[in-house]
Amino acid sequence: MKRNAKETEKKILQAAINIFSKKGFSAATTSEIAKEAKVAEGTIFKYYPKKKELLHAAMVEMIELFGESIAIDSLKKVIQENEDQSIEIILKAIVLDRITLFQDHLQLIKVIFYEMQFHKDIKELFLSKVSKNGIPIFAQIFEKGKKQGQFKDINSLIAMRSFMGMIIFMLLQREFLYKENAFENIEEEVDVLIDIFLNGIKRG
Amino acid sequence: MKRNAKETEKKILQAAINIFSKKGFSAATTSEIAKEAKVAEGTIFKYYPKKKELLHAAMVEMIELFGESIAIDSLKKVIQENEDQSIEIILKAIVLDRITLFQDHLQLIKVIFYEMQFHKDIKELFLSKVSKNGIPIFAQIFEKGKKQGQFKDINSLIAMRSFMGMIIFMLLQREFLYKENAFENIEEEVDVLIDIFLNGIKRG
DNA sequence: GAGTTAAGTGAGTGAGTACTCACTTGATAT
DNA sequence: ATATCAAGTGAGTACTCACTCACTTAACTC
Repeated sequence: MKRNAKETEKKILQAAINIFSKKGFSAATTSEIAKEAKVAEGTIFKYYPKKKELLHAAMVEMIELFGESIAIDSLKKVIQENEDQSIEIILKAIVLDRITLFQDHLQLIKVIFYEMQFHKDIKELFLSKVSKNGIPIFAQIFEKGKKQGQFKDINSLIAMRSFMGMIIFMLLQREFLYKENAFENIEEEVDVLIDIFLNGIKRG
Repeated sequence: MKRNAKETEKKILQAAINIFSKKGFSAATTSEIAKEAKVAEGTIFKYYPKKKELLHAAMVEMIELFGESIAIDSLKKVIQENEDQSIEIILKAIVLDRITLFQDHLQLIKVIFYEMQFHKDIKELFLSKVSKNGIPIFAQIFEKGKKQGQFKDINSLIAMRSFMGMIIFMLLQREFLYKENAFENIEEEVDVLIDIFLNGIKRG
C-alpha cells in the first residue's frame, strides 16, 4: 500500500457527509465533494464507483456509529450507571446523554432523515438497526417502572414514543429556530419536560 | 384569455408539488413535471421562468392554505366550538382536527420541511406565517387553563411544544413505519397521549 | 537507481439538465 | 370568413453533471 489509501477514503467520506448535509444528495456534486476532500474528482470514483455508493457508505458509517456502538452502548451504560436512582434522575441522564449524541452527530442525522424519504434501502438499514436495537432497551425502563408499580399501566411503546417526541421536538425547535443559542439552558427545559411526562400538567 | 390559463397554471403547480414531494427539489426535473402536468416543457417556463420560482410558488400555495385560512381558521373554530368542554375533550378535538389536516396535506408538508433546510426564504416564509400565527392561538389554551387553576404553573410554550412533539412524533412514526394503515386506531392512541400529557405516567 | 505497482490525476465524454424562442393553435371579435 | 393574439409547443442551446481512462506520481523492492 502506498500513500495511505484508508486516509483518503475517510477524507472523501467525510467531505461527502459535509456536502450532503449542506445541500442534500441530489444537489451535491462530485466535483464539489472532491474539492472539499482535496482530491481529484477521479479519485472519488476509485473508491466509490457510483455517487449513490458514497451516500450509502455515509449511511452505513452513521449506522455503525449509532446503531451498534455509540448509541446503544452509551444508552446501556447510562441506564446501568443510574440503575438505583429515581426515575427522574435516570430519565434526565438518558436525555442529556442523547442530546450530546444529537449535537455531536447532527450533520449525519440530518442526511439520514433527509435521504431516508427517497431511498428505501437506507430507510430499511436505519430502521432495522437503530429502531429495532434502541427501542427495546428504552422500552425496558418503562416496563421495569410498571412492574415496580411506579408507573400506570400504560402501553410502554406509546409512553416511550411520547417522551421521545417531546425531547426530539424540543431539540429540533432549538436547532431550527434559535440556532445561535440552541443548547443554552437546556437542562432546565429537560427538567420541565420530564416533570410533564411523569406528573402531567394538571394540578393534582 | 384563451384556453383557461389559470387551469394550466394550477395543473403545473400541482404536478410540481407531486414530483417535488416524491423526489425533492433538486432531483425533480422540469421535463418530468411537464409530463405529469400534461403540458409541453416550454409551457412551464411561461408561468414560472425559473425552476426555483415553481418551488417558491408551491410553498406560497401551502402557506396560504395553512398559515392563514385552513390551519388557523379551523383551529379557532374547534377551540370555540368546544369552549365549555373539559380540557380532555378540547385537546382531543384539536388533535383530531390537526390530524385530518396532516393527512390531507401530507405531501405539501413534506416538501416544505424538506426544502426549508436548504432555502432560507422558504423557512422564513413558513415560520413567519404558521408559527407566529398558530402558536399564540394554541398557547392561549394553556394560559387559560393556568388562570383557571386547572394547570400547574408551567411555561405555556414548553407545555405546548411537548404536546405537539408527542403528537407529531406519533404521526410521523405511523406515516413512516406502517404507512398502509397509518391512521388506524389513532383515536385510542390520542387518548393515551392526552392522558400522559395531563396526568403523567406516574402512579398518583 | 531501475523496475514495479498501488494511488492519484484531470481533461474528456455523453447523457441529461434548465431554459429559450421561433413557431403553431384555437378561441374570440369583427 | 378573417384577423388577432394569448396560450401552448418542442426542437434547439448552453451548460453541468456523473463517470472514464490514459496517464503521472511516489513508496516500495531488489
